[in-house]
Amino acid sequence: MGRAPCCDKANVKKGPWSPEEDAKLKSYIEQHGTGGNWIALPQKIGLKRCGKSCRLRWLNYLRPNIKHGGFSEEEDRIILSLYVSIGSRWSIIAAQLPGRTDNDIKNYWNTRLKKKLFGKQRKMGSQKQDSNKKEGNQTLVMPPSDVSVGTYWPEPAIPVQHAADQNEQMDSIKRLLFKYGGTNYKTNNPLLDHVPVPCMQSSQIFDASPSLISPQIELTSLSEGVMHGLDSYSKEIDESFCFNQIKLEGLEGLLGSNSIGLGTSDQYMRWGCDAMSSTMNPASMGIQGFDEQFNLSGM
DNA sequence: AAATGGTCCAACCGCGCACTA
DNA sequence: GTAGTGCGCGGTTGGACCATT
Repeated sequence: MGRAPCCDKANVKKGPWSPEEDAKLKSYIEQHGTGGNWIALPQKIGLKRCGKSCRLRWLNYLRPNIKHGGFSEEEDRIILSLYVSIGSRWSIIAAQLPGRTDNDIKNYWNTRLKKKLFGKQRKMGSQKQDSNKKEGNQTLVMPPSDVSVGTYWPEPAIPVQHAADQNEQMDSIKRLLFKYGGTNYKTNNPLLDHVPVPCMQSSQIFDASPSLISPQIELTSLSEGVMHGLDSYSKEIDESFCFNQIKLEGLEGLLGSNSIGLGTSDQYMRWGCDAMSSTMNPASMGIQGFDEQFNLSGM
């Protein structure tokens, strides 16, 4: 026995929305609201669409003040900072960008931002190399001629962290996840089980506090360290930034010697948290260094 | 001009969570 | 306590469009 379908698949229209359908949906919601029930909405309006499809259409395109395309550098930075910190939590990232939808940001990241940022840093010998050279104003860092395929360059930059900075950064991560992660933020970030964050209901989390991302956030060589130190760098950046044990392997070079402990779970957790604090905190990423590292200003 | 390959994005799908009876 | 239901999310896909050969 499987899950009951949300609608009668045989009697719903799929594919692109027509202007008439858009008009119907928009007009109805503007007058009556969603009524708290998306599943019932299409029947009320007389649309042969799945309720989920209606919801998606409204949220992504018909809702007032939606922006499409034309991402600014500031928006790029926010997306990057949050992605580094929390991963592919697009809805959370979208919440920091007024007028942007999670779908929009997700598409932007997958199709453009990721390539722009990491195309230039792929290891030598990859097929992407040629196409990366076409990426206009990106600066390619060429390795020494004797670097073998599979070797990364330049040498990993090891961020120097002071204890106070680490505490500050850890607090920042906690605040971020606490505010946006909800009760299930740990699902995607097993390392964070170790982080003592109080449990709250979602309704409490989305308070009226200002944007998480300050234009004045400070930068270190965090992103550089993460980028160059990753063992699995030939894979997509998603894997590089994910927070599970396997994917974190290879980051050792980024951390102080006393932070590395992959032998036991305790050590591992400590290692993971240190890794988080020293390399994955948006608050530790400054605009200037970030720009230099990723050549964002020329994007 | 046609064929081919790559890019982009709107939309769909399936799953997990929250809520409710 | 639990089964049913709707919502929201992230991942994936299909196809239109564009660039290159």
